Amino acid sequence: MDRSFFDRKVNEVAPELIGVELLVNGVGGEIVEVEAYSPEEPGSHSFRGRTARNASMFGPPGHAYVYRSYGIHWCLNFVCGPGEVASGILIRALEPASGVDEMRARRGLDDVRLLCAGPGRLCEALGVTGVYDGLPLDEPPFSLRAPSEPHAVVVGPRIGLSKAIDLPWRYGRAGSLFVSRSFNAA
DNA sequence: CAGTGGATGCTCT
DNA sequence: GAGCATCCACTGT
Repeated sequence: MDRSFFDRKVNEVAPELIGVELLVNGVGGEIVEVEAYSPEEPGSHSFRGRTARNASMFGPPGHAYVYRSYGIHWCLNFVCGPGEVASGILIRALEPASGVDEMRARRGLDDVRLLCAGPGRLCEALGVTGVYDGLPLDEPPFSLRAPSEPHAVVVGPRIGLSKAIDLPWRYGRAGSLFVSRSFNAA
């Protein structure tokens, strides 16, 4: 999957990420949950302009934006466009498929359903840290592959925000048991 | 199950 | 000094 795939608006790209295979150094699985963020909306890190932390978000599409969350976890985003417009997509959950034992070891947990069900869990399972911030998505250690057939997508409000909580910018694979939270009752 | 609170570090006011 | 794009353990049903 070429980095030009991401050179479009977040809410166009985000639903198309559902079902995409994401591997980091060969470990990962199928994306089942994402959230869109864009600079004109106060839920986004880029809403208040460029800073040292969010610099990657202001860079070219098709690159990673990795930041630390609550002092403890890492979270992975894909920078989108069109052009350098400081928008991105948070990868929130995967259905584990490749390197499951390595993910279990990193997470210290057996239950496959909980290995990548949440942005912080996913980064721990895939070994994503701040050193990946700004790296292109179409080169190692990343590997992205589109699904053979598009999947049914469900939509809902984003999770864990105190601002812009009503925007339905969370996308998930319909019926997936590997999402971080159910999409019931918008 | 649902709800609560602590851990923990960095960014921005 | 406040506030997090989170997770886990613990409480009480």
